[in-house]
Amino acid sequence: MNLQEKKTLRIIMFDDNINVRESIALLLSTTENMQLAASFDSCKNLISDIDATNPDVVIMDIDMPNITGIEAVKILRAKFPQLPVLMLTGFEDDEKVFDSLCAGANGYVLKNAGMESLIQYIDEVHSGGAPMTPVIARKVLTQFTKLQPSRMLNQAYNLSSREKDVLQLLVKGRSYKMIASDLNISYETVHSHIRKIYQKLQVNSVGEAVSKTISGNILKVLFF
Amino acid sequence: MNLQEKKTLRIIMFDDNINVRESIALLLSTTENMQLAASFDSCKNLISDIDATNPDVVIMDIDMPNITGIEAVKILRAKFPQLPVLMLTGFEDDEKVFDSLCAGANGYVLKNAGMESLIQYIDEVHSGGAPMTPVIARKVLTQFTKLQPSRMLNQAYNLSSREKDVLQLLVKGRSYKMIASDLNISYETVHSHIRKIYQKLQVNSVGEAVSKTISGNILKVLFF
DNA sequence: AGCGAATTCACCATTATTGGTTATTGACGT
DNA sequence: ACGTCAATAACCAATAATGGTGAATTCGCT
Repeated sequence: MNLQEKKTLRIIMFDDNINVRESIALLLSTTENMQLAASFDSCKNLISDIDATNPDVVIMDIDMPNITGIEAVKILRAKFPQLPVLMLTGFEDDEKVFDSLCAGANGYVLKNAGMESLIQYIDEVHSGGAPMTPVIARKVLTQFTKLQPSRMLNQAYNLSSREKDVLQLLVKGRSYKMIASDLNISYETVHSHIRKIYQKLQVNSVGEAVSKTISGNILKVLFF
Repeated sequence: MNLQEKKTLRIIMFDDNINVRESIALLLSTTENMQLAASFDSCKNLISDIDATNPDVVIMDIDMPNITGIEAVKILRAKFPQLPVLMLTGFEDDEKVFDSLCAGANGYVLKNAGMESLIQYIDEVHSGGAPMTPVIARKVLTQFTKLQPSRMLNQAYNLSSREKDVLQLLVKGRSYKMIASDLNISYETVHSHIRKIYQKLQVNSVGEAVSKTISGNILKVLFF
């Protein structure tokens, strides 16, 4: 590790557990370049707390009374899109972790993972990373891959290759006319293909077709 | 060998490295309920090899000459949608692992993770799980969360809460009429909202709107 | 040789979507 | 109190999408 002249990171924490707050406070007080700007036992005044302290990183307990950490992340994402949030979770709950990922949290750390590594996670999340303990990563990904079955829907629908071409363009938001010109076929041929596609997918509008296709194609969609 | 409580799992392996093939062969020969039905150093005859051996699980090296493991998974997915594929990767390459996830592989194991655990992974993948070593999980997830920035597009578009309601239904494939009845507002109000949405998103059709929304909302879409 | 499926194209009628304009109401902030 | 804006709603006109039917061509499979 190199000696660095970095700006001191201002950190703010929300956790209803006094012990957690104290142990992290202690940890941060002995850490260079980091400073616990404030800590709170609830997210009641979330926005004003953030406004008042202007932190660089937020540490957020995932499970709190009244406003949960997940709700809090959603609120933060709306107001402060750039502010990194590190989720702290005391138990291994797949769904909650997945939910907070979806809410827009940046990192996920198990409380029992050892507080030493927390410093590193804070650094990572501040520099734009998505740190998480391996156990958490595994859990999120398990949730993620559970969706795999639906991924194969469009094979199951037995679309012909031309029908796939058309559907792909439809999903990209092209009109019949545009598809016709993209594929160098007539408008009526596009119409014909789409009729067939709708029949196979059991839908009857662009919106439904796109929606159904995407749920079977999430992963590919990630690449556009 | 056939009269056991559990059926013996027939396993087929593709790996260009002779040492890997031999060590896995050895491992499986000493494992009850598992049997290496065949192993090959390339995927040249992938389909016919599978047809000939009728395996329960495929172990596939991610990096092979000619046809890569990723290509092979795609081919398998088209022909044998239900056949579990466990990817074996000798190095930590984020993109390749992510690609094979997208291609439809079911599990991901680092070669150096220790061959003992391979047995467990084979079992898991065969019973419908998505096993992966923590390091792999972390890497996939890192790739995954890199996409986060685009997730916030629709905040950037500054949609009102009602507009978001409408857009969400549009994305689900609902028609103007359905949206009107879902939200208990008139058809013309829906029309009004959609006009505004299109203006804000800079699009002019359902397809485009859905497409643009999804690239900014991939994670939420996971829930339909 | 013939069947079926994919791909191509066309015509017709109905319904949906889109864009323009206008207007009322209530909420929020200065 | 005034202006802004979200949410609601309506009317009109043009364009797009949908569904039904039919049909020619090509290609693979039997």
